[in-house]
Amino acid sequence: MGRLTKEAKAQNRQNILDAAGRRFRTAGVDGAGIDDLMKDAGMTRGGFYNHFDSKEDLAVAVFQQSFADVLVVLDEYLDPADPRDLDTFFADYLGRDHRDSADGGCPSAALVVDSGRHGSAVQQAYADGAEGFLSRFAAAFEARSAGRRSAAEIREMAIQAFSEMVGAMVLARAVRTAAPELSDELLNSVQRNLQAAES
Amino acid sequence: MGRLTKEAKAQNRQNILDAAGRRFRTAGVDGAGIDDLMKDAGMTRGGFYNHFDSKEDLAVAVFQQSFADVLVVLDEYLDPADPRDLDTFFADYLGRDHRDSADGGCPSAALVVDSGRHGSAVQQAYADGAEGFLSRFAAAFEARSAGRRSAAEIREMAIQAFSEMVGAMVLARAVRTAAPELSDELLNSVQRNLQAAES
DNA sequence: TGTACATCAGTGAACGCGCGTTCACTGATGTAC
DNA sequence: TGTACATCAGTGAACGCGCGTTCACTGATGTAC
Repeated sequence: MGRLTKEAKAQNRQNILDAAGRRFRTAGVDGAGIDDLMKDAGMTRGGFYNHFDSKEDLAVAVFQQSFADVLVVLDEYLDPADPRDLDTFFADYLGRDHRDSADGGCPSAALVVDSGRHGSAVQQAYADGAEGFLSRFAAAFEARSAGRRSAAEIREMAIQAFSEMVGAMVLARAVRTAAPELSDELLNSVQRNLQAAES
Repeated sequence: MGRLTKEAKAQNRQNILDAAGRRFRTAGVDGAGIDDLMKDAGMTRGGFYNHFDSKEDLAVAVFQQSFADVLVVLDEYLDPADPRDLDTFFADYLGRDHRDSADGGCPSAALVVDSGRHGSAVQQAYADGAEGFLSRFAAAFEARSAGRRSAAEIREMAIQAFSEMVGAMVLARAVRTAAPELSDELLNSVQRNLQAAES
């Protein structure tokens, strides 16, 4: 112990953010305790307040970072130089791996209800992240439509795809252990529909 | 006080269920305290355990009752004798009133994340309720398709509509105060898509 | 039908527990000279 | 470059608080005769 270098402090802050991201997704913001996530980050509880003013402050940072991370991944799928595209993205997003690894997945689905139940800064971070998804989906649909659709149509397609994708994921997780066949069916049906809707 | 009649006890149990239904939807199962909901029901905390073994036991009862109630409402929309139908249902479901009255709305959207974060009995109640929605949607789509579609296609349509409807509602609630225009846009776009998809 | 007693629903204080947050302390890092 | 001191990140005990749950008590209801 004793005073740490700036680099060590920054690393600790990142460790807290990562641990919180995992626990918030699995147990919800309210269901994850600061004690537990500080242990995950390799520290004890007291140090938390050297990095964040409050748990709410942490939640805002986690929402921002989670969306920033996932949008980088989405950009990789849509990068013209590396032709993995929306079809592949939907297949991976609506895959069982993503459903079952709730602690590392997309914040759009894992944190959607926590957003509405928390303060305005948290909600703003969620809304910004959602717009990030929508603008990327719209760009991808636009590229495929080759000018055949209006901007309004493209925007609606993006909203519909995003809603269906997030809905299928939260539903698939909600029934995963009690009705595993239904859970798989939700993912498969919606994946088929999204891939068909693009053309 | 003193011992109550069987009718009075049954009424108290119902009052607890109703209060819990409202608070669970707004704050989540974990976020709603037994003290508060017993006050809502007009009693003090001690009486709770004359009606339920535990909070988890209450959660199961609330999930079951909430889905039973909403499926009755859905059946009214689809009743051939009273020709309100799926179009009207989607319009009401995806309306601002439903989004803003989170404490009385559909459990499919309000409780979807709580389902995955709780025990298997809660999840089973959610899964049963979800199947109730899907079978009614399928019947309505089947009636409209006039035999032009296979049972598998009908089932997929029901799953896609349900996913999109639930996704739009949780998203609209997640961004309601931070991005009200986006919230409205989500509801409107998805409503248009669901009504178009029926034909 | 009337009486005596057992049953049990609601009360409210109390339980242990974990939560978010605070704080005096330690000691290595950063800084001034 | 070396020394003296101020800074501050992490520690772990402690805070007040609200949680889910328990329990002794009260007294009206239900029941046996």
